[in-house]
Amino acid sequence: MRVSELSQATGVPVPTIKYYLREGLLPRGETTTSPNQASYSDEHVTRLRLIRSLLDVGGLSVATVRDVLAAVDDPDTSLHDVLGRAVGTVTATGADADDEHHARARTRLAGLIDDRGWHVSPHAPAREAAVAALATIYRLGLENLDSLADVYAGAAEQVAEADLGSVVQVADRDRRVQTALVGTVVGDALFAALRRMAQEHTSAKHFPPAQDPEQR
Amino acid sequence: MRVSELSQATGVPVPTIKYYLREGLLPRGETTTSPNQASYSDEHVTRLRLIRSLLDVGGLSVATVRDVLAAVDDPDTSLHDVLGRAVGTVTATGADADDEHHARARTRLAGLIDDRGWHVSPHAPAREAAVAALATIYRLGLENLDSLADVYAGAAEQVAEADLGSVVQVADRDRRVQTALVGTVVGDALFAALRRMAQEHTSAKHFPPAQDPEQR
DNA sequence: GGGGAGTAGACAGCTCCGCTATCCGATAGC
DNA sequence: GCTATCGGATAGCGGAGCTGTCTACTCCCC
Repeated sequence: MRVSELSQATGVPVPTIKYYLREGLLPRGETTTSPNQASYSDEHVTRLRLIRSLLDVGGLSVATVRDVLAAVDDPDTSLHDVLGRAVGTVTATGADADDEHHARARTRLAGLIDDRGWHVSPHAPAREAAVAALATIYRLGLENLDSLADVYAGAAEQVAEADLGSVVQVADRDRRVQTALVGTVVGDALFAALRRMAQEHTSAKHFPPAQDPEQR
Repeated sequence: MRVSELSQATGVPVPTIKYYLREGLLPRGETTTSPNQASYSDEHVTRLRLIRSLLDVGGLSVATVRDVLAAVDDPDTSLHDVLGRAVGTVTATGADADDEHHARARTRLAGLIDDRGWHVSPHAPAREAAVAALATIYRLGLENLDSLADVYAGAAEQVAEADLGSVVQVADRDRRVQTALVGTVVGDALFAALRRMAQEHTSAKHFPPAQDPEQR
């Protein structure tokens, strides 16, 4: 399969494919016969689709996708590390992370993790992300959102159990990692959308719309 | 309060504040005495902090923040519409949304909503977002992730109930809208982080780490 | 075996986004 | 008056994510 066929099979323009090759998201095709005649396999098609999913639906950056996929390709990398890199995008604020609100958020999260009996690495990037979110709530003075964290944690636990259940079904290592990756990244988007719909439903249930005014 | 004090109170550089004024994220200060001597109030401080939260933690674009805040300021806009605009960021793919996978995803989502008894507007942007996420799963052939949607929907329902509970506590209209907005946008980030931690915990529970090899 | 289409690879350029820097005339406070 | 600062406008900058162009080569069809 040549690059134009790869393009046609995935809908990704040829120059973009070349760009991904350059950036190391997509491995080079096998250049068997001559140095300017590479051939691509079905794995390239799969990989390219995965890349577009992570970029478009998952909202990851090209650099993050590169790192995540490098981790996927390395058989020594644990599944947990792969996901850690995937979440690294949103995090990495780093700056001014040392005011009173952060301190409070850190304490709150530690208590929450303790209550739940969770075992979470102290260096997990998700910790910083959660602290940043909580600190934002405190900084804006929205105290009554604080209690939501407990509900979220319970729901997150259910979701995570289901996630793991789906992942362990998969025997093949590469496919399992891919399942976990997509489940996590695309799952975020799916859950957020479902949450929005559930909010609309719940809101309508408690405040019955008179006759759906269709105002805007 | 002049612009330099506003800057000092929020940590946002003066040129950036001017940029937000230009873009209409932040209302102009009152220009009482002379045309080049505006004064800013505490509301500007609050607003500016909100803007930074939506940009940094929520990951919204400047244009989206502008639209969302315009909706917040318009007393005729329903809370539901404000949130609809907030989610509009991730959505808006629009292109090539008509293959077999999308059709299947649409059917699946309709069934899920029906099973749950949800009442969701047919034009809700969250619908398209959810369809896009499901279609991605199908396109990648990760069939065993399909069943997760039901678990997610259940968890989303719990989260949404709690969200609404927090929002209805707030009496003041403006503050209530702001609570809902931040709760939704920052809540997405918080939930995602908690989910990641719960995944780590669940994974460790089912596959006890030998002695925490600390490999990478 | 000649010719046109296609290819790998390199490199420059383009558009958009989120700021940032500079300038201007006016004003505030001393 | 004098200087620092202000509001407002305009231009520029740096990174991200492609896109376009060029060159040397090779494939396939005639």
